[in-house]
Amino acid sequence: MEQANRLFFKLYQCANMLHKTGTRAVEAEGLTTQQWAVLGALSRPQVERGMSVGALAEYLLVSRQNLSGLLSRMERDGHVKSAPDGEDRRSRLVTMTASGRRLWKSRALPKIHTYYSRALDGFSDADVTHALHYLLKLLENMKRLDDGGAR
Amino acid sequence: MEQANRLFFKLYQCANMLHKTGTRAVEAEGLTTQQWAVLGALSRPQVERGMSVGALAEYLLVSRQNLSGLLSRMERDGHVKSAPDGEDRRSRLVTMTASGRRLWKSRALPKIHTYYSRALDGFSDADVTHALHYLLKLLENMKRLDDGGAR
DNA sequence: GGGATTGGGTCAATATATTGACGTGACATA
DNA sequence: TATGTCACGTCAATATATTGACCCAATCCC
Repeated sequence: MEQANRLFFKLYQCANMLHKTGTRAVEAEGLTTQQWAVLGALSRPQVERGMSVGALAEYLLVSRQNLSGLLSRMERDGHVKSAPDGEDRRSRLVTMTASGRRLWKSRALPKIHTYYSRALDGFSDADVTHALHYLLKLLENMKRLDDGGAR
Repeated sequence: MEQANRLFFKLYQCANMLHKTGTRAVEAEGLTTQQWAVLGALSRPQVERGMSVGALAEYLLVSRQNLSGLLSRMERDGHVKSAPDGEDRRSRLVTMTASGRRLWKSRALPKIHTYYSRALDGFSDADVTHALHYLLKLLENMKRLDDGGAR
């Protein structure tokens, strides 16, 4: 139980440091870790036409209201735009703008890769895979807790 | 590199879910995960006389200004109090109140332990230790990044 | 067609989090 | 003693995050 306590405390500290150091890594681009997560989601090859707000919120595991504010700041900064979906006119599809895509690929991604290699200094490929596995498992459990509480 | 990206994305998701599900676990006590971290820090046996604001901020890895707000909300709710340190009168020592200690031990801790066991469902003791090890290592790297950026 | 659901915008309250800046009193040292 | 440093409180701006509530339009389903 003491180990469990330490684990969650370290997770709490890691979360804060991720936002602090991660945001610092891309602050010259005017981005934050959250915005970087959004751009990362939208830049995936399987996302051709864009993502609806609901799908994006579900993917990032954040609330719709939170994402709404995030997206409006990113729209204000010209990184993303949203347009009504032709197929389901309730939906608005969020996509990266040309300048957002340029910023992401040419300026943000290189810095993010540098950040990854520094933050994972001393991690072997196997270490990364194992750590990822534990986080995935933990996340599954917490998702289940979340669903259970909502019932 | 793709694995690294997934790792940090899962860390980001885990952080959000930790606050969401963790706060829900103790919301009946009027606590949040952050306040639970503060109470956890103050309840350690080696903290006899209390902790100064600076030491607490350093321990939790949060900014002084953030902690200040957190502490004033907790003081408002009667969970902690702060008094000038006799030895260094610049310092104010933060301690748990009697009611805060009661709340922590009799109501919060049991719920937190239930939360731990649910969130770690399927984790062996060795899994917890390994996961903790990775988070510790990651945290060290991010701390170094943080110091480096401040120079 | 009509009722229920879905997707989303919005307002509000609240709590976390950062950085930067300024002031004040206490302490340490040259 | 004078200077500098330290611990803290505070104000401000900004960005994230939650929940709950309400509304509207589009879609789905019976």
